[in-house]
Amino acid sequence: MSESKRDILKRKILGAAEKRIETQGLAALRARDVTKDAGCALGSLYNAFEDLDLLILAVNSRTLARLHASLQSASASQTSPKEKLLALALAYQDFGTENPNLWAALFDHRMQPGVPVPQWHLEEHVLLISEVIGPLSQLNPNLDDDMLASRARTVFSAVHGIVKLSLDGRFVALDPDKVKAELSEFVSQYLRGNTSEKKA
Amino acid sequence: MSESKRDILKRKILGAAEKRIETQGLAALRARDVTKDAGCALGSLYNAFEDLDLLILAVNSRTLARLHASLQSASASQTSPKEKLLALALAYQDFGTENPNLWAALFDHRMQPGVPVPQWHLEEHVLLISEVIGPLSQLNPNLDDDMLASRARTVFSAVHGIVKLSLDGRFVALDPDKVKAELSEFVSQYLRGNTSEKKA
DNA sequence: TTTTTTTGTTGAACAGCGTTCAGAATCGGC
DNA sequence: GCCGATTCTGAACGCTGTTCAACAAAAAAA
Repeated sequence: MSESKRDILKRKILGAAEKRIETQGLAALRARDVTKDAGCALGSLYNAFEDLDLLILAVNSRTLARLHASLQSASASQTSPKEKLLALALAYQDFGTENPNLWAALFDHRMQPGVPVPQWHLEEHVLLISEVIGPLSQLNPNLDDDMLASRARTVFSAVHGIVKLSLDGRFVALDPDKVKAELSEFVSQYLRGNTSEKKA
Repeated sequence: MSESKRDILKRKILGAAEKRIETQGLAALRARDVTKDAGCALGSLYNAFEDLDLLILAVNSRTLARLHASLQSASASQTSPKEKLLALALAYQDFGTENPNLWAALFDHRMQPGVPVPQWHLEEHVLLISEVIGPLSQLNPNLDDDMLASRARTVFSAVHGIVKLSLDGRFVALDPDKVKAELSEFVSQYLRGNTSEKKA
């Protein structure tokens, strides 16, 4: 049993696409390059995947799983909720810095016009946010689930923006260590204002 | 004198491209559509602009000017630095919500591989951040210029991330009013932790 | 004005892209 | 070993941004 030939080819194509995106970036991904790397014909790609978009989604799915694992690990290494949130932010930046092209593909990819992102993939994105919910609910026990979800999305988005714009080099490319320091300071400042405690 | 025929055509092409991006989005922009709308031949586009990328940059340049004006107006309408920063964030979200395609084009566009974004256009982006620096320096008189610039970039990026991910609908599309409320609350929380004041 | 030179415009042609599909090759059950 | 079903293959299609030789218009020179 183990693995059908069909699945083997699918994995080879997936691996080739992942390597291409990792090394050259999503924008440089070509169906012909991927199938050449995978050692199969051009048409076989469309046998294994519906189209290029779905192949990219499969790569992004793998990246999201790795990213999620990194975040879980970072969060688990801390005890207090504030430390967890700070560790999550830094782990997010670490992952983006060390996997710039794969990470960028998560957010740069767009489906063909009119085609929605499949539900299962949206849910994989939402999983990331769920990591934020735990520590955040400890800090804000009064918030109901809806508010908590919104808040988590907002906090995640803010950290994401800081990492994304710095990695895109939109406003002059930045030394990752400086970004890390800024991110640290920013999250700390936010957390200082987040709860009613007034620790100096 | 007024305007040479060459410049008139350039403006017609620019206007056509802007309308296309505004209505259909950057990804749907086609050289043939633009020149048809502008009433000229395909090749004329490359007479007026170096290539499609430079045409898009020209559109983005106009969008940035409008966005910058909106931010300036929002900031000027407030007196205290914290109010200014809050107004800037909300104005940023307003602009993105009311010009989704043009605003998205500012950050979704990528140059051809190997070609850097021209300096003059990078500086137009940096101008946006300068709006944040004023109020921020009032809140943190102790920060030197470098730190201040970094901090402003960070704050801007955080707000940008919140607006961008909500408009992209990455994690379930959101009611703009809810985003606005979340953004408001988030910025307020950050500002509460930003200075040494401890107002309840 | 007439001639010459320069400049601007045009759209057919080109290379590269994602995607399709008829035919060849392969597989699985008998 | 046979045969229907499945998979694989790569030439071909339609669309893309970009180029460029031919043409037209304007400017300069006569």
